[in-house]
Amino acid sequence: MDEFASLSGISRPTISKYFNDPNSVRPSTRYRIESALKEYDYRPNIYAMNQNRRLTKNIGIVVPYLADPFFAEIARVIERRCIDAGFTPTLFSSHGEQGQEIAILDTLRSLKPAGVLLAPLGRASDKTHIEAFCRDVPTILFDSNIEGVGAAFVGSDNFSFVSQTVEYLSRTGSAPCFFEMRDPANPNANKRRHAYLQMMERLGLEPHLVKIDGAGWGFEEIGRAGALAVLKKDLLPTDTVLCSNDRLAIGFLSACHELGIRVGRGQDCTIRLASHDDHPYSRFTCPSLTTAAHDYQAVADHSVETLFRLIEAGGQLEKREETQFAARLIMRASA
Amino acid sequence: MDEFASLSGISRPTISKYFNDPNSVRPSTRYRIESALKEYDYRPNIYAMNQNRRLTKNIGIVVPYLADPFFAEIARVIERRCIDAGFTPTLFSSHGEQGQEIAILDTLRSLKPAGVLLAPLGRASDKTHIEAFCRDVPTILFDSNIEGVGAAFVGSDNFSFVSQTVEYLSRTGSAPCFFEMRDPANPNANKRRHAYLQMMERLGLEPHLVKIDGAGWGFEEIGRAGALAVLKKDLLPTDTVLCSNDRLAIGFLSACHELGIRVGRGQDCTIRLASHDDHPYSRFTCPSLTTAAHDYQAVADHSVETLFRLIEAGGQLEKREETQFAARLIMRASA
DNA sequence: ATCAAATATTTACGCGCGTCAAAAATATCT
DNA sequence: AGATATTTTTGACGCGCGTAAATATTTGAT
Repeated sequence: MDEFASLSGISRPTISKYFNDPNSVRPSTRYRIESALKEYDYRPNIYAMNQNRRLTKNIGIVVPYLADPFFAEIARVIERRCIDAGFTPTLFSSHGEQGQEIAILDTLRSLKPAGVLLAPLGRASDKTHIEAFCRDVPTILFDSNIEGVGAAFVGSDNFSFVSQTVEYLSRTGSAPCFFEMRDPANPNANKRRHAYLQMMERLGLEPHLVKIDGAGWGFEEIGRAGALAVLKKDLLPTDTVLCSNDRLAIGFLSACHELGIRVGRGQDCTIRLASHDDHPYSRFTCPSLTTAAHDYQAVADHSVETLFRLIEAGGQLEKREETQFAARLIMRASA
Repeated sequence: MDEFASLSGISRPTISKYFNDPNSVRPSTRYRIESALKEYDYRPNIYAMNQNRRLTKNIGIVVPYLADPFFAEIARVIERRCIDAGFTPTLFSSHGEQGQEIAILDTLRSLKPAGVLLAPLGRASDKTHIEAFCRDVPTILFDSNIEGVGAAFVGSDNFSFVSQTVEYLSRTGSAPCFFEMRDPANPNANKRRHAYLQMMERLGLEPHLVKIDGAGWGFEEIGRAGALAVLKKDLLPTDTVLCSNDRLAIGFLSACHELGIRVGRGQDCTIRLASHDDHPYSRFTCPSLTTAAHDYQAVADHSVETLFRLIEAGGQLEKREETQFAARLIMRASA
């Protein structure tokens, strides 16, 4: 940097200031630095930069399972927003394992990030560990909430998802049963079950929960195996099924096809199937999936904006914020 | 570290050596350090650590499109292997954009990684830029090759994919046409087309290429739109279709369902469909997809092992290596 | 007990940059 | 033009650690 300073005819502290924030120097100075930059292609040593800065420009993004296109997609949007704001995002996936999530938070701690956007594993998370982490590092939770942990939570309003699908299915045909995992790892799943029960009661309809076995993040296979078991024994209480999420529904459709059961709202169909999330593949299933869509963009935008506010406020918000965005019903062929 | 050294009763250079490689100190010393570590939970400043080390313990993993579960999955396996070997992997996705890929390589350069595992965008890549990067940073290319660039390439043998599917389809029914994008972004796609033509010639069969329009990484939608166009105009030259990759096939299946065309090898089916990659979702499509599977684990393992060799050899291999793993035919319901 | 080899300690320097205070230069306004 | 506010320069210190050379200690085998 010393060398580049002499070459560009500007003092080193000013160069340093420029790299800290290009807008903090006079436009004419900035121009001189940037033209010199092109000529000599100097780049500061990030390790030396971050050593003394108490706040780096790093932002950690943690998702529970990156092989799920839903998280891949939301991570992409968030990443872009961070870059545009001049930060350096780093993406981590817990791969569905508590050990990984803990290891990531430990790594993140020593990266001294300006802030972290964390989508926790859910039930599998080590709450105590996450809580301790959030006390030390400005953190926004997204997708999956942990009560009272982190400076804010941004996600989707599960009641909005379920109320729309239940209402639609009931109005246009018969009322749905609710198809879900027996022990869902994700807190959203529990909220969706409650929302289903609440909605059915409100509509004066009898609720039916169909709980299937299985653990882990291979939801499609769990849904397929569960559906096969239920369908073979003819245990489905209704001809309309509402899956807790699209990945289960994808497995359900697979099972139906295997058994020669037609799904959809046509006259030759015996089952109507709907679901939640608007998974990137849900429009390519056969039949395409009627579902309630997350407002991806809104969740991503608001998460990032809240984090920036948090960072500017010095890592502390007045009080913990919770924001939940409504779903949008997407009618396709399956129901 | 000074403080921790006094507290643990061990000199600072020895502590430093321990963190550099825990096995480089005597077992008794290591034990004393690690018990002190638990008591005082000191953690070294990674920025200060990496500043003077000529070789960091970082490894960069770059994939072209993380929302594609294929890359998400292979990235997961590679990540794990790196962690187990004591490295700190960082995952990047180019998100299908040349600008992103260049930006990632620039970032990576200043991270001074011990090595990089790079799956290039393919045709959209800035070859000159990647070449320059590979000269400075020990890099292994995987999935998608760029002739002569990087210390080695590890991927799948496209001929092995196509020869098996073509042979199987021809033997068990009629010969397939080849369904692909007109201007594929990925070099593997071109190799697959050549392999198809070669195989058909070898079998004495007439080849048919069905080229569809579309650009970008939304292969499912491209496949769906392309299939709709072809099917509606009844332009399909054969009743057996071989898609260049599974994502196109997923779109093709969607189009068939929309048009009421049954796919599979049953008597009520009018089209047989097969494909390549063994995409994580290909077993859940309706019908499930007959495909040729990558040896994920082998590609991941060999990529990582080659990189470790490269790192230990000081960033230079005797000569550029190219390794391609054979595919495994997976027979499912679609053909 | 003796000695060579392996390992640990002492001492000291430097990496590349952040940051501070005081002085100098420049811009902005009346 | 002068006065004030803003920005830049000068000079200097320290961050937390890697690393090197010389010295001291421990280890393992004779």
